[in-house]
Amino acid sequence: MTEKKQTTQVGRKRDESLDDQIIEAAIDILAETGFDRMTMDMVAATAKTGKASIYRRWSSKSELVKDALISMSGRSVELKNLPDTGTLKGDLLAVLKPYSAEHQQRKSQVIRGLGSFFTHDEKLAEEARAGIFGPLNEVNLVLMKRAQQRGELCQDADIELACEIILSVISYRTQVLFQSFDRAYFEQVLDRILLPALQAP
Amino acid sequence: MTEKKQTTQVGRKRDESLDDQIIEAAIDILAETGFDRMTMDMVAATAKTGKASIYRRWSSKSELVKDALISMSGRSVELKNLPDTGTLKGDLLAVLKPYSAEHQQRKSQVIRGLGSFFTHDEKLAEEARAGIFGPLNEVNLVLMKRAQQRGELCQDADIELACEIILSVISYRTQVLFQSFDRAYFEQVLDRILLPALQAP
DNA sequence: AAGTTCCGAAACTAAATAGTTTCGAAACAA
DNA sequence: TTGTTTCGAAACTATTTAGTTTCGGAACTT
Repeated sequence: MTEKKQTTQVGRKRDESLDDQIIEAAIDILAETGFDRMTMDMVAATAKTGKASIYRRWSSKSELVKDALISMSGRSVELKNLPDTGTLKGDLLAVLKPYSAEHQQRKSQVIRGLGSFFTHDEKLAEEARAGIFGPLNEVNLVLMKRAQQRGELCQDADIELACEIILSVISYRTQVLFQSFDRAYFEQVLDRILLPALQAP
Repeated sequence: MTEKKQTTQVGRKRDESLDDQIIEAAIDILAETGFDRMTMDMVAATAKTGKASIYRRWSSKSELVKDALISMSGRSVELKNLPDTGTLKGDLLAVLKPYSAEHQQRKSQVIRGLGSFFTHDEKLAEEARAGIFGPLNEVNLVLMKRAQQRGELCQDADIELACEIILSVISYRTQVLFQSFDRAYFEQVLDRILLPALQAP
């Protein structure tokens, strides 16, 4: 990673597009079968390659999954071009909106099937967690701060905690209750709990 | 289960206390190593018995773990003798209080290490989930309804959702962030988010 | 005493799969 | 052309462990 190939390498060049094919395959398998039942043979078959080519790129199943999760999550949130609907609720909902229902569904499926991944390697798990929830949390924080500045929220509202609660309910719905985190539920959380709390005197 | 031994059985009697020893051992192993790394040999060794005696009682590792989880969780909450401190916050905190810090810590450890258990068998997972969170949710609901009736909360407060959020933050803190769900954090959630929301006009 | 069931220890079976190695073919540089 | 690296496929190694079976002995009923 740190050292670029300074001496032009001899031999056949590595097919960079294969990286994406493997990542894509890994996400598909994760969504369909979950982490525990995902085998490297499945990934290789889906990516139409061999296991050797996977292990040439990633040192272990966990490393591959970590990168797959980060790749998947990075696509979901744009830190540029934040929505600006005029209301915090509108902004928060708009963050989820532009991504297709299938995409959201697939992402939920993947997170739900993560199973033991989080307990395999604490360091990897932390990186993955940051990759999955980090960008979304970042965006939510920015949106809330903006709302606070324009007076929509109380000045001393605990917006960090509110953001953590959003991640909590997403995680609980998808990983524990095995229910989808859909717009209706998010609206309920906002209308009945978070917004009243953040606007309270 | 449904049929009691009507004809007095001949032969050596099954040692009922061994059931508890095995459950206890399973909880210990779960707390120390998590579900994935827990082996039946470990459980047998810790319970000072043999695997045969375990499989005579439970048909699989998952069934044993399910019962262990339910047993562990059932001990934490008393549906009788609910606290009555006069305030909802006091009541909610009091539910967690009487159990020793080590007990709470151990319980958090177990839940944190559950890993792939939830994805092994959907039906078992649902039973376990209900066993773990059900009693606590029940108690929280009762406490909130009581508070609502005495006018401490708004009449149309969404207390079911509030209870679900409590479970969400417990789950997220312990399973995803790997942080303890301690009194200070719970107080923050109550003071800054839940209570203001439930008391809002 | 006889027959039955449980006990715990140990050996065993069976299956799954992460990770490695091998191989012939293809791509590329010099 | 020569040497190097990647490619995909397949065989292979090594490990782990859930679940079964066996066995000598103890506890219990009749």
